[in-house]
Amino acid sequence: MGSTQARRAPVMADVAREAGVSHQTVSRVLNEHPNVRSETRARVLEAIDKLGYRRNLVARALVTKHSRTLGVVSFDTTLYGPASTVYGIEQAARAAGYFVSIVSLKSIDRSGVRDALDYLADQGVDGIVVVAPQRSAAQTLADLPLGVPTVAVEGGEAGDVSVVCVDQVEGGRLATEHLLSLGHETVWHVRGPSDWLEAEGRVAGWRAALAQAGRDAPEPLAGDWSPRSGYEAGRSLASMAGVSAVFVANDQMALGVLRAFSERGVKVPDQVSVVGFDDIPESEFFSPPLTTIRQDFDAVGRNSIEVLLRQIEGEGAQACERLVVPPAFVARASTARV
Amino acid sequence: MGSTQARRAPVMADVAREAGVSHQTVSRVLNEHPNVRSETRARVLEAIDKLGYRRNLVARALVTKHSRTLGVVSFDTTLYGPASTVYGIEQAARAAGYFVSIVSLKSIDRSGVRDALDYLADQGVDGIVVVAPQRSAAQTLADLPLGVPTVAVEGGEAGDVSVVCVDQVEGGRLATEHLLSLGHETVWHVRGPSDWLEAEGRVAGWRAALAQAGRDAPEPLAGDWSPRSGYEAGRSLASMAGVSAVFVANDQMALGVLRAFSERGVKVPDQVSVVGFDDIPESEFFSPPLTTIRQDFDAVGRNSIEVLLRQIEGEGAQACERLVVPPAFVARASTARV
DNA sequence: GGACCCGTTGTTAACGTTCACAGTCTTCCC
DNA sequence: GGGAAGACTGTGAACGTTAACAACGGGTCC
Repeated sequence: MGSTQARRAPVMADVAREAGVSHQTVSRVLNEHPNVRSETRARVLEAIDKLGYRRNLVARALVTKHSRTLGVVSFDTTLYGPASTVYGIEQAARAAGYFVSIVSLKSIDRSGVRDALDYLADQGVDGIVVVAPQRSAAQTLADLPLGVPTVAVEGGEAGDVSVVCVDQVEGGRLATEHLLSLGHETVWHVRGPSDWLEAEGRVAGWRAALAQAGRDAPEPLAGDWSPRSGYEAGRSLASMAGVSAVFVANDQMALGVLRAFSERGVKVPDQVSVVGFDDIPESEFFSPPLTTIRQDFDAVGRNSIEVLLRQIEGEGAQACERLVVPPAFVARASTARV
Repeated sequence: MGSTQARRAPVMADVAREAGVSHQTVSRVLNEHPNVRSETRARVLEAIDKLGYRRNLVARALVTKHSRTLGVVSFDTTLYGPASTVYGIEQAARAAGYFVSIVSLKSIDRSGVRDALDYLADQGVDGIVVVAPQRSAAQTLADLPLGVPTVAVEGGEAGDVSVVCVDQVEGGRLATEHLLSLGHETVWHVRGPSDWLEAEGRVAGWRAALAQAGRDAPEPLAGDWSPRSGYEAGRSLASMAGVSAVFVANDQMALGVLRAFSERGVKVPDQVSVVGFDDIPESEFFSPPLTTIRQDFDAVGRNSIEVLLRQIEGEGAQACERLVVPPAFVARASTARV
């Protein structure tokens, strides 16, 4: 032993020795402390370079109690919405110098969210973003004694926690008003699963717009966001009389609806107008190209990190914020005047 | 100050005092060391429970030199393929008791990948999965003096690093052979960007199948995976004579192709047969439902974690593995006999 | 009955950083 | 020239865990 042992990675003390200073001075250089003579700084930097030194962030985290890591809890990141949101979060976090540790849940039940949060807290994250579009997740979040700053994305009206979300109600309203403005007597709705806050919001917006126009709201058809459920809803709608306008709660289901209509020979938009929600990249190339409501997932991700960092860096008692991102109407070819 | 200070989180020493043992015994209980009297263990567990103690993983990582965190580098996790792969990776990693820290790149250039790897290495990850479908990324990986176990997903024939991938060539072959078997004279191809290994593989499979059948390969049309690029390729194809079968390198572009054909009044599959690649959830509900090649992203994710963990836990010089996941043919309604 | 082993527990020293404090050496002012 | 302020640097002690080793007690084997 001795001569041929693998050289272990250099530590601060090695740099200090090389540069002829104390380890503390090295630390100061690394942390950009102002009171270091520039000649000393240069010598230290040179030593760092020569030795290929890299600071050990784990040791640093131990003493500072800050890991510069943020946790993200999300549900099925395979879906376009969550995937885009997480993407935006990750970009913003990294730009701010934070790592992102992610937990992707298969199903969101109470204990699943709870476990994920514990798991992340154990890891020592400085803050957590929960993409919690479901009521149950939002509730779990509400009664959380968790000692870590947290923000919820699409988290409903949770009282104790900051929330960033898209104005779903407004989106539902925009879609419905557009259809009414084209002269449709009423608007049918294919909704998302009842546990989802986003689904509820869109339903609410749809109802509000109909009420405002003095129209009756037909019974909404239930879907689960999947193209298949949209397809089934579409088959039902195709067999019903008097359906001339449909607001579908997401673009994937809208695709299913279009497919069902196409099979039954129902022409869109000649016989029925269809509006979707999300504006996924595919929507523009559906047959026909889908009129829809765009959600700015990127902005949601960015904003949630901003809010979270304010909470982390501002420390102490912070009023919990609520930030709402507006949706945008995107006109394409799946809607027409009666 | 003084009396009302926030009680700091309990540490091992607190538990030890409470249970009347040494902190080392607490550590042994936590690490399931066999030589602890069961009565002692019970007392310790009780103390842990009473105090609500949680082990500080940062301190643990400092001394063990293992963070139980894996890094994932990916490109645009907004796309279905990468998103699904990352999802599979995350599930498998968490099941194995590892955290997942993710870096999602906007563009994959050499320095971007390099930076991401450095960034993760700094954080002290135990291993890294690089979802590197692009040639440039794969190359960066090849000449990497990185001291951390690494596996590449879709990483080409990189010599020095383990690779897990779907057999793209076989996929291209399956698609093409299917079309030939329906009696088509030849098969056109809308390919992915030339820097992508997946695109190359599919082209190669397509060429191989045509060659084997003794047919000439027409010039492939270039796309960039987006529906729009497929749409443009579709318009070109629609204006050409003698096109009866098209293999499109992914489902999103296939959607664009279908849209273009539909606009030009070209009937699918009556006049032209179309095969896609990926089997995204939407494909089944395209008009017409898309015949395609399914990639098992989940298996890719799981396998990459398995390979990585073998490398981490097996320690030392390990032959670098190469694991190929077979694609599957999915018959739907976008192809027909001539 | 002594040597030895093994199960169980405790003691002390790392791990690599930052923090708190104590120097030392200028500089500048009266 | 004395003193104080401020710039710069070093020393020692945390942070909370695991690793290494020592110590103790009781059994087994000759």
